[in-house]
Amino acid sequence: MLLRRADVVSGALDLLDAEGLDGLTMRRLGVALNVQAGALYRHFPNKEALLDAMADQLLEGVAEPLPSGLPWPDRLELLGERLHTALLSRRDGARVVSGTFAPGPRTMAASRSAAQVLLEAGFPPNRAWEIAFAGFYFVLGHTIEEQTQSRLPADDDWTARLAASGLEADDPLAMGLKALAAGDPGERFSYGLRVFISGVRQHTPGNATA
Amino acid sequence: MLLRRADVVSGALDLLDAEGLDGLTMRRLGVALNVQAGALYRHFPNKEALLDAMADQLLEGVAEPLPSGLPWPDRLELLGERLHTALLSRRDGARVVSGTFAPGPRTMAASRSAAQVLLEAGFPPNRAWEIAFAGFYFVLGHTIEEQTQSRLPADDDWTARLAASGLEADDPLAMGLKALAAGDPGERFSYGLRVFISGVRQHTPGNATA
DNA sequence: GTTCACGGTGAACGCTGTTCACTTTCTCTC
DNA sequence: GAGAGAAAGTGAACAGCGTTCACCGTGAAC
Repeated sequence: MLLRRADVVSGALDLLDAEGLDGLTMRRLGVALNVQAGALYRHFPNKEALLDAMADQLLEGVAEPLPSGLPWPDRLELLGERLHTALLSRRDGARVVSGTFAPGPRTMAASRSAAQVLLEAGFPPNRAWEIAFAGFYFVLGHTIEEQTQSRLPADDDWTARLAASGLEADDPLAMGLKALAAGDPGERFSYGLRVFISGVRQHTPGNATA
Repeated sequence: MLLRRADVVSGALDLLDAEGLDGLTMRRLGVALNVQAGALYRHFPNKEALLDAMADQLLEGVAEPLPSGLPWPDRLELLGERLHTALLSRRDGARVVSGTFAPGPRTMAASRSAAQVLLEAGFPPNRAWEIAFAGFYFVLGHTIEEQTQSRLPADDDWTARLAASGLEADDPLAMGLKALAAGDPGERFSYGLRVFISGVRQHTPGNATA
């Protein structure tokens, strides 16, 4: 039963879900696929290339056509939510995509979708790309954090760390941090995304308020 | 001449500058400090703890008191620029900070400064933290990209990749991407930061436009 | 039915982070 | 100043990593 490139990627994604990024080694992937580790190098020149392919696979669907008739800020928001969902679909998905060296076709397509929306909104092409990337960074950073937190010790030592930095437990900031940790990460993400998009709308060329 | 904790951190940061994050190994650090690799474990329980300490050292000065009399959006912008500068001060600095597992005192102080500014701007404490973190993600993501690009092959294959995704070379988007790559990364960063802060200002509680 | 490229084997290489019993060096106290 | 005890360093080892290589099967195509 010979393997193909796509089988390796799909097996690697399953192993990622099971073991996490740190547990994803070529030898373990070999075991999962009933193959020696060296055989994987018939399909990918190195591990990095495999991770790039995994990242690209992860972003499948993000660049699907957007519903027409939606105002551009809403289309941007939809793209952000799609990306967020895609990254969350596999354990450590955000870290995998974040480590990508050479962006694959799906990654390019996703970025391009966002840039296209911004272009239609009136931004000059370079600004369109720039804002698209900035949004990408935000989503990636937020999701990495989200996926990291879930593997932290249950009792958050944030408060301890805050105390060490000279913050009383009844300080509004300390309580805010506690409330933040207790809240729904998905809601936090959406809020942050909307804040960012507000800023983008504010900077639309021709907007006098900017 | 025995080493202290701070000597190890400082030596590690110098080695980071010289070799980059991938070249920073315990053995090489040992050579740089005229010491066996095992000796480093008298100062840090593992490499991760050392990297955490390096990250924290990197953020020295970011949380310095802000000039009084500055409107809060400007104070936020100043914090973002300070963070950006601090991350750029060492090779792969952003990657080091990004990989931090346990935030150190300086990291906490920096986040807290931003949250404090937002609290004074009228945001509830949990939103203040959330926006502070979101801004942190943006700066981190942007700077990682910035520091990665500088080690890419000189001839950008972005255009090739775009072509592969079915984009003509004379497409406005393709030209925008080229313009973006040719532009000043520092200026791009500042623009992105201002876009984000516009969004924050827009979401100030009591702002009717939000 | 032979060919030959593609996929897989199994062992090895050099490197990594980390550990451990032991020795050296510093520093503090009497 | 002398001795005790903590702090720092040694050097070899361990297990695991990504990767390579000469060799061997298999499978589909002419």
